[in-house]
Amino acid sequence: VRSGCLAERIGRAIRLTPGEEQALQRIEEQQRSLRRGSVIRREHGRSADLVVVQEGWLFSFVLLDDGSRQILRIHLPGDLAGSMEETTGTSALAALTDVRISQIGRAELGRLFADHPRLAAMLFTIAQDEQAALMLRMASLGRTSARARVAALLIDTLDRLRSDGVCADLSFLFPLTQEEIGDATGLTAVHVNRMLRVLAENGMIERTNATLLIRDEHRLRQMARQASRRGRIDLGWLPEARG
Amino acid sequence: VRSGCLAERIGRAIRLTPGEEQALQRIEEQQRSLRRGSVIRREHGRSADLVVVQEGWLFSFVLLDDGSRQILRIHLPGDLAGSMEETTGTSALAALTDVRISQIGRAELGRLFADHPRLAAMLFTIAQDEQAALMLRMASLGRTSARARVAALLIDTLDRLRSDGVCADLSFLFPLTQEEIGDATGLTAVHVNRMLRVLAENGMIERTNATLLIRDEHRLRQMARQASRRGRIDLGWLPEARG
DNA sequence: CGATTTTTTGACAGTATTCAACGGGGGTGG
DNA sequence: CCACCCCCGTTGAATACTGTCAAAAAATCG
Repeated sequence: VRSGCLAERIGRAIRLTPGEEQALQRIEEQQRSLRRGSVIRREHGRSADLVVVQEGWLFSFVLLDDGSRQILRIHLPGDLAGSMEETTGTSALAALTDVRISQIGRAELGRLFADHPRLAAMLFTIAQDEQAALMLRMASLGRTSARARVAALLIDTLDRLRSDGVCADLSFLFPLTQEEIGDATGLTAVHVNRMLRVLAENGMIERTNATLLIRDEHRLRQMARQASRRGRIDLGWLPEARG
Repeated sequence: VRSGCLAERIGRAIRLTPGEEQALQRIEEQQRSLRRGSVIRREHGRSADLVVVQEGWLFSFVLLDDGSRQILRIHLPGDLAGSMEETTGTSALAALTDVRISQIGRAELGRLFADHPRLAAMLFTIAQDEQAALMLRMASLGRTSARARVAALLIDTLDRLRSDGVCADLSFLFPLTQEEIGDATGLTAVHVNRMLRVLAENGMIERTNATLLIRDEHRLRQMARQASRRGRIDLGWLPEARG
């Protein structure tokens, strides 16, 4: 039996006990497929707490009363998406591409906290990592120019694809429409188009359809003005494994 | 012995067992005082994981390479600040007023996850709630006008002060300088000044020194264009208390 | 009281949005 | 297989919004 993306990701960080491995397997075994554009709504409080992306890209977003949308985060395979949407009812998830996900129900989550404290602590850590990413994106939105925000989105995506070993070279499929890029960066689609053109004209990127080629990573990164995120995540505090 | 703000807050949500109460008390008993303007840095990975605000206001922020600052979140008494700063090394904390805090070290946190799964789940939930707030602020930064962002900051602060019962009426002390408001909303101090004037001229607020009076809460809230945050937090999934 | 920070205001520059129009590509139904 | 349509991308011009620079008044601190 193949292990799920979450088990794989946690397994990369710590050495799982057989009991832990089994618990994760049980959680991830039920998977669901969704087509691009599908929205995973919270149905008035009766749905899953956590979503694990197995394959494809998701994004979480908030709708404002005037209908405008803010994309909060793009979720790649192995990510814990919707880590809080369902407990607090703030945002929703939608599929950027065709996706395969597994959902962790509330009851299962409670059992995990009771039976496997170390896994619970790992989930806590992963959620914290997501939050850190959110914070960096917030700084990008609040304090950088349109060019920088678009560049930051591309660089961030590159880095995350890389860390999964999915993307060997500097060319990858980027399935966001310019409208979606705008919703992620807080810009209009029109202005996103202009900024992409600027990046292309300066030789930093090259675009053909949905494929993106990073031509000058260093300058693109410089333009992104990202606050640095030094160091590995500290896992020294995790409790002993049980079971 | 008086209980700390965190114990009080958790105790408001669930009925604590004596063991849990004692564990929280042990965590919060060591308190530290800081003067306005002090910065709590992570010292290359050797500091506390979590900070509980006991008294006064804090804020967490990110610095960009050009020196500009984005304030991510204002923390009021009872809040769990720095929930991830220290595990991921992204942001730092600073004191908006003179403050009293307690710090939860990594070892203590690990012990808590091992011994008190229900408290661990509560911390997880509180952190998720913080993240939800972050998401709403992100939508505010990305998708609303300068006026709306300033209004949203004020309304959010009002709501949070209220939920703690600190602020009976619509007038309260607001210790942020306009520069700090700007760093929180992604604006320049000059423009913050203009927006505050607009709000005051429209009869929504009144300012005298550091005291803020909300004159027309309804219209101010409307101007803030906040994405709604329906419903209470779901706690039905928490595991059994142990100890 | 003097020094420093914060607030306030005006004029101007720069950035992003809005509005409008057009071209291209992919999918659908005939 | 083709025509059509709709969505997406592209571009230009005008407008609105926010930032920058500079200077002075007010408040705060010691």
